[in-house]
Amino acid sequence: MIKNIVIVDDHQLFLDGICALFNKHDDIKVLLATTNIKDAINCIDSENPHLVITDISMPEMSGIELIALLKKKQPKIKIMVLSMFANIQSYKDIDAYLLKETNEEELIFAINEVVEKNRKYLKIIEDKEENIILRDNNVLLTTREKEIIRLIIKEHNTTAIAEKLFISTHTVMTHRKNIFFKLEVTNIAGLTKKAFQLGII
Amino acid sequence: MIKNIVIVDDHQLFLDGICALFNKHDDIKVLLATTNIKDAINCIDSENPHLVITDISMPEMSGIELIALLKKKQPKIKIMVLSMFANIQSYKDIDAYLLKETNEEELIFAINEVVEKNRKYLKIIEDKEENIILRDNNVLLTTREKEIIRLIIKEHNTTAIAEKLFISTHTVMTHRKNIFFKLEVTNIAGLTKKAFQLGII
DNA sequence: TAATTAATACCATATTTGTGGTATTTTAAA
DNA sequence: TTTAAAATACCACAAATATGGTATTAATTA
Repeated sequence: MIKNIVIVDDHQLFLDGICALFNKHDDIKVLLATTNIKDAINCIDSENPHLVITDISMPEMSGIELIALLKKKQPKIKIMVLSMFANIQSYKDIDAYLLKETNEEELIFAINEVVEKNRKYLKIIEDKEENIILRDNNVLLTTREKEIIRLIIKEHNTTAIAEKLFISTHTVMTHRKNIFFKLEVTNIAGLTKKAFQLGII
Repeated sequence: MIKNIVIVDDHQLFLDGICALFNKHDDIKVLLATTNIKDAINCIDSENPHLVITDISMPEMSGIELIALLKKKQPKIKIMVLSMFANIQSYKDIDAYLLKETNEEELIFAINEVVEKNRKYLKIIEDKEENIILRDNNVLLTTREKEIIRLIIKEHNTTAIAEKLFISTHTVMTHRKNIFFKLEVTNIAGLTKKAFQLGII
């Protein structure tokens, strides 16, 4: 069985590499490997691939949003996430989850598991010390919250953010509280980490 | 001219990909592509490659430390950094600096520039908004400082860190101050970002 | 051995954060 | 159009951070 794959990742070199790698496998056909999410969505719509490989952290659109969108359009499509990080907030729509530390063998194995055998392959390390727990609740921040999170990470404090957005400091604090609750963090260190992992920044 | 290259990166898949990519180029010979820094150092010592490709952020040893070590041992060796981030603290020992968003063409071009033409190829985006400025001063944190930075990023507060390390909160605050000064940040958001970028965490 | 760096400790204080609420208006979706 | 979600604003207060010092004791290196 030939598996048709679309790859979306923000690193061109990663795309080049993974294409070169898949080239060696006759049963895998890369329909498109791109950094452009819109191109990817168009291709997925028209070509109907078996599998989409993507990352969670991407600048334009969060991987989570992309996945939700794709699964909504084509529920049968398989999604593989190749991420830098070992924790995800929502694995609802994800069929395979691998770290970028993975190797060729595991990658090919996971593709077969997901596409041919209709199984899931989720490689997630539950880090007890950091208390990273998987949850099935979608962490979807509002646009305003993302705006604020970006400013926090740019080392702006509450008053600076309030001035920049022409809103009250109280409002900023409220958003902050909501963000903290949604991302399950208790301070800015945790927030910054999560933002990195989710590709918000 | 055949260029002998050693690649060190913490992502196996990246290594696989880049090897597959270099395979197409007859003038490039990958002596070793590994996630293990010690193996890399051994190979570099014995094989004397033209170029070492590495990342700044790696778990075991910081890329900066690795580069400093290599250049000390073999001053003639060329160093290419392939990083996720567009800012570096020290470019003293680095001959080429590319983002992982780069493509095959640029990568090959940069290798030729550095190895054959003895030039530098530093692709650094100076982000004015974030005020990222290149500096030639080595940012080298002490082991204690690194210990503390890791705890801060794990969302520990000053008292918790003091208790964990059996030292006074004052001491923790002093380390904190020194870290902030060295990394040129003003709060934990900046600290966390820098730690990510430098691969401390 | 002299000099330097690393690690430690302490003080003071203004500013900022984090946490606990409540509540209104605007926007978007069902 | 009714309902729900998003964005807004306000209050209070303890806890923690950031910033400005000074200073002593290892440990390491020139």
